[in-house]
Amino acid sequence: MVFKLGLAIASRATYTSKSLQLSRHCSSFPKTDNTFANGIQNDNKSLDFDFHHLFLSCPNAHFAKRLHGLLVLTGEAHNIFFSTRLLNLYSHLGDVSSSYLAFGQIRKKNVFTWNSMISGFVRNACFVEAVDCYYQLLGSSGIRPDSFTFPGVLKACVDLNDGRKVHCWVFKLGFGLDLFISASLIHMYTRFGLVGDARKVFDEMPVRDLGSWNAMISGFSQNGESAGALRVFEEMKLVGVKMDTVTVSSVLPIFGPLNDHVGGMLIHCSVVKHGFESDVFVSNALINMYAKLNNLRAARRVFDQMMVRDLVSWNSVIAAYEQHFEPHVALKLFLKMKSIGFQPDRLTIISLASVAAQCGSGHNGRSIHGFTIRRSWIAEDTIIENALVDMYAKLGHVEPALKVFEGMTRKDVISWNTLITGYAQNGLASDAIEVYDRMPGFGDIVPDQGTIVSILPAYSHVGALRKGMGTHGRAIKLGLHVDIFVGTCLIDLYAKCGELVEATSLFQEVPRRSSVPWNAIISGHGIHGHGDKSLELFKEMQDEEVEPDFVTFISVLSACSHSGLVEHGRHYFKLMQEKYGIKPILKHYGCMVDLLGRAGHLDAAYEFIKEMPFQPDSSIWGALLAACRIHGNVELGKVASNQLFVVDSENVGYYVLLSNIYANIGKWDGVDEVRSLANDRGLRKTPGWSSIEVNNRVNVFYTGNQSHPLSEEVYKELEVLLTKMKSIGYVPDYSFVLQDVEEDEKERILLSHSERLAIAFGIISTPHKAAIRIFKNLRVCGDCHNATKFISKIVDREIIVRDSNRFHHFRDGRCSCGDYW
DNA sequence: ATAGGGTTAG
Repeated sequence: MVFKLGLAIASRATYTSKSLQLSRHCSSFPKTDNTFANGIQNDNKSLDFDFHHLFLSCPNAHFAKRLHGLLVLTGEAHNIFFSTRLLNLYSHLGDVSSSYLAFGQIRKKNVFTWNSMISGFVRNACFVEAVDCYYQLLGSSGIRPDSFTFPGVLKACVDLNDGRKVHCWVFKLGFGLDLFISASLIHMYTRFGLVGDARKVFDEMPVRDLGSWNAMISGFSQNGESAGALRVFEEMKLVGVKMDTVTVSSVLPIFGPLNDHVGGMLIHCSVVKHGFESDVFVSNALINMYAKLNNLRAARRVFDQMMVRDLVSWNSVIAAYEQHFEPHVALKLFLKMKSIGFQPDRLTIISLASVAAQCGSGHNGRSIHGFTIRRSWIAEDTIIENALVDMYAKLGHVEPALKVFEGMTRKDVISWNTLITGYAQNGLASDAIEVYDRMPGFGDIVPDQGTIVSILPAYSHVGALRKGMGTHGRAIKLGLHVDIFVGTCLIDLYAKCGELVEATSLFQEVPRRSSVPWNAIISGHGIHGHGDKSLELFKEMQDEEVEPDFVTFISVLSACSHSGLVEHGRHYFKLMQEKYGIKPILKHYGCMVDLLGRAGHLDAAYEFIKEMPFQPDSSIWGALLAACRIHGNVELGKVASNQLFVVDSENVGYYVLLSNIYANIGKWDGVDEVRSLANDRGLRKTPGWSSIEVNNRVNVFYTGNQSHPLSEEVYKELEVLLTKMKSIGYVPDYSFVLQDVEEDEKERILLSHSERLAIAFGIISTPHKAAIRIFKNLRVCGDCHNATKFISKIVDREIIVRDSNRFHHFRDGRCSCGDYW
């Protein structure tokens, strides 16, 4: 029975890829091995072979070699008919070199031979060789290419010049009207992005068959011209050409980019109507379409209903889950895929790299890297290497990311963007800036939207307003400033550098139908302590019917917490769930704990943590601990730190906070205890630093550091200021000094806090009355905050301090935060 | 004996 099936496939004749595909899917293939072997065995005695039959049932390259031997043995090797079939057989079985060897042995080649060789090369993706073969054919006397030659050659053209030359020959030999060739020409031109030339070929066709329509549709869709593809598709339906599975799999990819749910589903309906679901290409395209339309369930349903799945099906469904941040489902599917015998390919690996990053699994990440090395995909596949750089960066492993990047032979814009983003997202803004400055900016590597949105947050992070403005100019030159993401990053930059007015005016210019720019401007006002303005903007957003997302509520809630708007915060936390159906994530809870804690509702904050639906992490307990520091609650502070020393025992910040609480009430044994705890764990305090941009140069000051060229003058200035400050009522608050030392010493310690060094430097190195902008990596110290108020009055300057939390705008002896932060 | 147009990505 099975045997008959094998023969039936074979007897429908010819080694078209379709029949081979079918026979590969036929799990009973080994039986036909026997057919072949028996055929040889039986006929060997009489030396009378049915070569026809043997060709048709030859199962693999090994038997092809035996067949080859038999041909030689029986003197049939020079039969052009058989030898051409032999080279064809080899190429179908994936053995191009044997195919080419057989080709070389044929002394008198005819067009069939040449055509077979060319298409054999193409089938095995040896495009350069195929084109070469075509040129040899042109050069051999007495033989002309025929209509069968061109489709293969056109597919092989990796160079546009070759493509155009072949097109000329097509004209010269009078094949301009051949349908197969026309479709191939259309395909060739669209491969080089020349949709116009393709369209010209298409328009000049007096008759069009389905193949040329399909070529035109896919030509548009693959060049990102979804609307164009849709137009051709509609046109085709209008003239009454019936679509087939190829049409369907060519149009399906456009509905994702067009965000056209209805259109996509309509096609899905006709797929069902025509029974196209059984086509693997069609189902795969459906999975991808639904994934891009964010309809993960529909994508999964298509996948589950498939009878036959191929590697693309698995890759598609894995990528779908990966892109919807369900790495564990993706991983499970991958294991399943492997267990039924599918080997991962490059696309699987690209998804898996992201899956590993999302799981935070460094172990998986390294195995993926190892796998690509074993397959020698590394150093030759830019996309995979970019994926690896991205993976390592997201895992927080910056050094391996850099190593992969440096080892790349072909870096493109995305490689650079990925590395810049990688540094920026790991808090290494200055490294990000360094990489950006190193970026060539010519050739193929021209900064694009991705570059701008990766570097701007780095500038925002260190408050490098001047450099950021330079990039703003570059974005305008590149015409990228109209882009909504670039615009949003610029809003964020100006807001984070204290230029709220500039940020607001940019916001007015940016298209605001999406929540993205709104989120930026809301949080911008929030960090400046203008909570009321943030809420006003949120109302405006609702009035304009812009759908808020989870980021919007992080902005809103943190704005509430910066301004002490407790009741508003509670209200919006509820609203977000009840009206907008947004499930709060850890960050929202963090904002709420911060909000309640800072406002002094410490017990409420603690209750809130206890009622959280998931495990609180260090950010939650950290918020509670910080609140305990402000309100001097030792008991709860200890509870919070005990949790913190478990979940994030490596972070010194929390040890410092707790010892701060003890120092505040003069409990020096507590301070000592915490310090020795930190010492035992080998932890050292994160050095605090502050920076100030003067004359387009960033000056960095570390606490107590005297290495700055002007540090002597800086300390002199601070001494002068201190006397003046004291005369108008400044009293140092020694509770911010963690060392149990004499008061003189404490005063000196406070004086050498990095923010004060930076401010004093600003005073002596910028023009009279110019505003001073300081950036501090940690939170500003309470005594420095108080001192800065006095300084702003004495020197009559605006002093803007941005710390890791928010802005402090000092003017005339007051701070914009109203001492609430 | 030889031929076209199809799905997935950083």
